[in-house]
Amino acid sequence: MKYQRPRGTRDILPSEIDIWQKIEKTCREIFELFNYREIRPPIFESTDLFSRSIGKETDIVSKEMYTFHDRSNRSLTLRPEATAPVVRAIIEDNLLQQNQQLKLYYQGPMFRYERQQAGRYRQFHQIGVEIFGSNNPLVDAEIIYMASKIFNKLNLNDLVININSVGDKNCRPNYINELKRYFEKNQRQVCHDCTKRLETNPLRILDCKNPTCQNVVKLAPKLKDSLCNECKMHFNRVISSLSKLNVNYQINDQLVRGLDYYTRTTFEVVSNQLGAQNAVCGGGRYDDLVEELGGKSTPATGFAIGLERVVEVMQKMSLQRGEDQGVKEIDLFIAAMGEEAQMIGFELLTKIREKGLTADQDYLGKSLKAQMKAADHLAAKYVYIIGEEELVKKTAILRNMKTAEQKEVAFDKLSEELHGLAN
RNA sequence: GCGGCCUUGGUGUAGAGGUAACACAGCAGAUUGUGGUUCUGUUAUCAGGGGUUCAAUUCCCCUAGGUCGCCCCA
Repeated sequence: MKYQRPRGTRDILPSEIDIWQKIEKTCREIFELFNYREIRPPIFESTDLFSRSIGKETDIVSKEMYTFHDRSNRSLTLRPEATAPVVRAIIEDNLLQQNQQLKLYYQGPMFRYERQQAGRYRQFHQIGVEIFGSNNPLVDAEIIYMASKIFNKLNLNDLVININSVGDKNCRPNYINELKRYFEKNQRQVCHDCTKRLETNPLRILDCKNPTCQNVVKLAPKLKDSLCNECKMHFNRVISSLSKLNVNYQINDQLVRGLDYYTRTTFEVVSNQLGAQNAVCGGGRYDDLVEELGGKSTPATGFAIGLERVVEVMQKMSLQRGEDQGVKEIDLFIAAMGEEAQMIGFELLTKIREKGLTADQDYLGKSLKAQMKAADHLAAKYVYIIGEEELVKKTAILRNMKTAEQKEVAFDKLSEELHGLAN
């Protein structure tokens, strides 16, 4: 094969597009209910934007970015996530007025240069929200509630919401120091990766999957014990609000996310239907990012849903329920024999479509038998058969494909007749 | 960036060191103007390159791709 899709990319095929559109539609509907408006930043941005916001030492920035130079030698990067572009946009386009809250959502492809595996692609799609301007814990609760609402509406009920607080710029540095001291004492017992993490991102040691590291982590100082009072209060308000809304969640004090900009609340929705890459949604609060990128100090929070993974869970669920992916049925198929008949069919089709009925015909010049077969595969409700005799009479045969009844219907009566039958 | 497994027609699968089997789909016909059943015919040189061999698609190596993990993340 001469051309292949680039590694880590996928073609989303017509056979699976229904499920994609259903998810997208559900998300949009719910976002609009909560008064979020869509924003569409570009697919690539200046490289600095990502390295400043996500963090130079993170995996995303240090080894996963699609970075290139354009013809004027600007360093650009295909967005690995959309929060930084959205923040850039609200600053640049002045969307944030004083003392206002701003609610946005976005949707589209993201790019990370990673080795592909189940649920992980180099081009993948996210749909997400960001809300700016408020540090109220109710905001955190609102977006988490909104995420759970989306998954409920999609009938995905075996998901678990993990939630944690990673502190803020006041209390987190103290904790990190404490953690560093602890792990330096126990360095020999942690894995190679964790020794490196001690320098780059000590928090990540907390959710290392290596069992020996886990043993060391068990006795490590707890993040929640070193949160400052404000952070503690904030977190408690978030979870009590969620409880009030009957959202099921699990506090996971080892949940640390890989992007540097998170403060206080972080959360992740995971599915047990997936392989190692089991997070279908992740997000949290990022109160310092807007200022860091040059805007006024503005608290913010948001999440992103990974569409490929949601699609995968939904496909698995519908298989388990024994649903078939279903052919889309059409109202009418015109089987025409000969060029002249085909032309008549062509004209009739436009009238029928104007009535809002789905209709099609064969352009390959197949035999009648083959056209009937095609109609059958398209699950056509009716077939209108136009041959040479019919051309003279200006009347052709309308066949009901379910009952096999057929009757003569004049060309100029066809759309009325069908319209009547459809209702 | 690291590791395991895999790569045969449109799809899903067999197979053996000596030049490929089955199912489904597709197309054509049996039924020269009618579908969903049945029957018949037809559709590949086994990812690409190199090596071993009288001979490889089957053995070895490399490359590409797939897949599942590690890391990390949606």
